[in-house]
Amino acid sequence: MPQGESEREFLKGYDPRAFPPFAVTVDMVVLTVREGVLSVLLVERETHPFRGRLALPGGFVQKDEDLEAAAVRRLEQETGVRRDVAHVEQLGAFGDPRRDPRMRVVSVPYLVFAPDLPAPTPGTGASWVAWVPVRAVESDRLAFDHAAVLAAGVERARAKLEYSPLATAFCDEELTVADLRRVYEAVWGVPLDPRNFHRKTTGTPGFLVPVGRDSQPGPGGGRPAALYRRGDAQQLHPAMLRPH
Amino acid sequence: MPQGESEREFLKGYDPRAFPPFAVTVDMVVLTVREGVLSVLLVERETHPFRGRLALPGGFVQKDEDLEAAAVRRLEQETGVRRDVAHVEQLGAFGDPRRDPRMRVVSVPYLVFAPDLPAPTPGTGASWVAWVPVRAVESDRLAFDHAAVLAAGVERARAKLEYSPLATAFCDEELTVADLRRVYEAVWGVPLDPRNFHRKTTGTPGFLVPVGRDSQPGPGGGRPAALYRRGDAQQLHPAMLRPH
DNA sequence: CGAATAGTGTCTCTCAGACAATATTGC
DNA sequence: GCAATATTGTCTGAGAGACACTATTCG
Repeated sequence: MPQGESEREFLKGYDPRAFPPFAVTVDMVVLTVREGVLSVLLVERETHPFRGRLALPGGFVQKDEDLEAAAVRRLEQETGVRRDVAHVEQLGAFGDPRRDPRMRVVSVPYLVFAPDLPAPTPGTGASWVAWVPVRAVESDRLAFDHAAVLAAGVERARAKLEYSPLATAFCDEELTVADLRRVYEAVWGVPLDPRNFHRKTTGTPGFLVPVGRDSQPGPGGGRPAALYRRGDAQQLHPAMLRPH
Repeated sequence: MPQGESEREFLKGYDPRAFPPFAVTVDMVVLTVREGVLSVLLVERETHPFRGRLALPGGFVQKDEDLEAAAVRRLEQETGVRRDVAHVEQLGAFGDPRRDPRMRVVSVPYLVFAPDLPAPTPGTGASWVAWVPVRAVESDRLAFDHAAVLAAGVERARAKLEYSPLATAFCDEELTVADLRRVYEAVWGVPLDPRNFHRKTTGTPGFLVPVGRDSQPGPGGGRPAALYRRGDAQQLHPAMLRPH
């Protein structure tokens, strides 16, 4: 190929009209189950735009930073949730031209399943951070398009619990069948039969591995429950289907 | 709030270090089933980078253009596939810092299910466009990270066919049960029992609606098949599960 | 002992997979 | 008739939901 043509073609790639400038942010939908209630981590914005409004934690992706690395960095910095105790997956891309009043921004939200952790401490860019029950979130008051992002995250979480063993990501390393059942009940918002749930979860290969010890009974008594760890299955066969 | 503080906070939002410049592209994983083979639409790039290499069709998102609108525009311009005959859904975001040698680019790929259409005509930015059987794609030779994007699209398609009625998006408006079965067989890559398949698809509410007419038998004879249209179900109950 | 929670067993119904049998076409 | 395709029916086994019953703790 002649050098001139190659160079011309290459420069053609740099036509500034072809590369409208965008900013890229990551936002996190961090979900947990606290006291039987599905909750999401929200921050209060301390800068414009939407100063003082509740929002999902997040921020701008840096020049040479991988998207997921940016999400994990923000997660640890801004909320104190450590990556190794949580499940992190990409939720998609939100890029409506008017979603940020400053400029054109595409947000790549990440969905995080975290065990019940101590209240996080506010970090950079947020003056306040807390777990808020998902059902108590006032969607109209969230910054940007975060109501839609949150809704997508919750729906993804509900679907994921059917076909993947990720419900265990909401629990501590050692868990009981009842712990797991409370996760399903909180995320799906429906009561489940403890007996059928026990049979299904312990009967699905690779879901739960018995530790060989029992948990301490709660106050008021009750038989101690066997402790389990996560198995190595990536998919559940058979699946845990939502009642329809 | 005092004007000065508000303005300072607002300007703070414009700190150039906080907004590293990105370009955003959309790429399309356009799938169809031709002669019983799952195929993807590929173009030959006529500009740098990766000039002469095969790639997914796509391009830069314009300043005030919605992501999905950009994808649909490119789809129609570059490949001749019309939006109203296809299913379009977002596939995620790919943003590795080194995925484009020119600059930092985040790509938002869209997955498209199209019926078997006449060979498309090359459009802007491509000197060649064709349907390529997915199994014949040489992954190493695709531009950018399009091998990973294609793999994600194919896997998403396989999963979608289980729980959604979208297999019909690969067929014409009027279809037979055998048409639909050939879609499942091509996408999943496994043969299915025609008798059980017939019972399941016609028995799942909202999947197929009988038209009341029969199709013409193919060459070599055979009983004419009843014609159906898509039903209005959004999810399949019960699902069409892949053999495992 | 009674209340509470954990775990097992049993029954019924749906559905998936295997495959026999029948129906309707072209040749 | 014969090959090819469509459609219905029948059987078996897995699994889901309902729920009786047993097991083990606290008070």
